[in-house]
Amino acid sequence: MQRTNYSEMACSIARTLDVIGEPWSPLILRDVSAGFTRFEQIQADLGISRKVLTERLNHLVDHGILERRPYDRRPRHEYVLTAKGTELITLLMVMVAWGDKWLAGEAGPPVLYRHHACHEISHVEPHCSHCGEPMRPQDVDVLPGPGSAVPPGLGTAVPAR
Amino acid sequence: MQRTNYSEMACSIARTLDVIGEPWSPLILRDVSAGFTRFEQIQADLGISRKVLTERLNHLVDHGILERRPYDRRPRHEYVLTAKGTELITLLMVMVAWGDKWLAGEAGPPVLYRHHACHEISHVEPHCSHCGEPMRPQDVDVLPGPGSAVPPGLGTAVPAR
DNA sequence: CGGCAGGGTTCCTTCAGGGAACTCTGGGTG
DNA sequence: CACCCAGAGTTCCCTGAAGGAACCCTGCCG
Repeated sequence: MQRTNYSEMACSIARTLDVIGEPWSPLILRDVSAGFTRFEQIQADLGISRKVLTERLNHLVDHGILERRPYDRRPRHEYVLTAKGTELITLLMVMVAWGDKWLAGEAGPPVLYRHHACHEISHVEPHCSHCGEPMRPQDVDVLPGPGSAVPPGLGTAVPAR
Repeated sequence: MQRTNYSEMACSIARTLDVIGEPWSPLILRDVSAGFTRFEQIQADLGISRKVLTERLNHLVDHGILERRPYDRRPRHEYVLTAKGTELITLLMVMVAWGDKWLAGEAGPPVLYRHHACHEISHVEPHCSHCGEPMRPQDVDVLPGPGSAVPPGLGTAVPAR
């Protein structure tokens, strides 16, 4: 695809996409977090080409999202989420919440989450890490941060995120 | 790319990826939400090919994420987020939180969010829509839902999400 | 009426994804 | 010991999507 690589952009969205933005990567993470941890399992479940699966798994291991772990004396491994990878699953849960709301249609959500704390079926909602109140896009001001590419004193609104 | 289209999967992650999973789409949404609402602005900011930008914008309009709105009697439009699209920005905010934590490095986050409710610089955190407590991946059980592809009575854990 | 700017379209080239066949490793079976 | 097998890749060819540059179309403006 000769795809542009986003990693040079001063933008956390672009950087995150560099890690999991390639086709299939989020679905691979979904499978691993659902307990499909081996090459053959993931390949059969997704119907992805073996070549691409190899590439994606290596990429995710290189970026510290997955860990390759042998489970036999033969060259057999399974892939497990690291702490960094587990936190990415949150992103998938947000995608689920949005997809359930806007795309599920008549049939309803394909899966449900039951929250351990309250034992209720629910979904994730973004809250403020400081005060705990809801924090939607319209609830925030966006300001340039220390890692912004804009030299201090120049510019106002920045597209970087 | 002859990319497999995910929309047939009974999975809200796959369906969401069908809408914004293509390369550049999240960055286009970022730009629109940051106030870069016109073709030329987005094209200049991202350095994306005009052809691909046209395709992506049409796709996002078709899926009800963006609305094309004329701003002149000449054929000039700008793109604005719909309600459906605005809720997707939440996804970007979660990507920012993850990218800031794991990828920003020495320089620190490129942008900061100030929450209107508490006026503090903070970031989003997933909470339970029911009880309001934190809801991380390890805080939930995943159960098949009504839209699951698995017929009732069969199967246990489902990879669908 | 010629220029111009926004917003696309067209065309060509290159490289990534799909898919199938092949390989490599080391245990199990007769 | 020879053969088979399963998991996990690797190789190869084909197609189609991304990059990039050039071209086009519309309607205001001097």
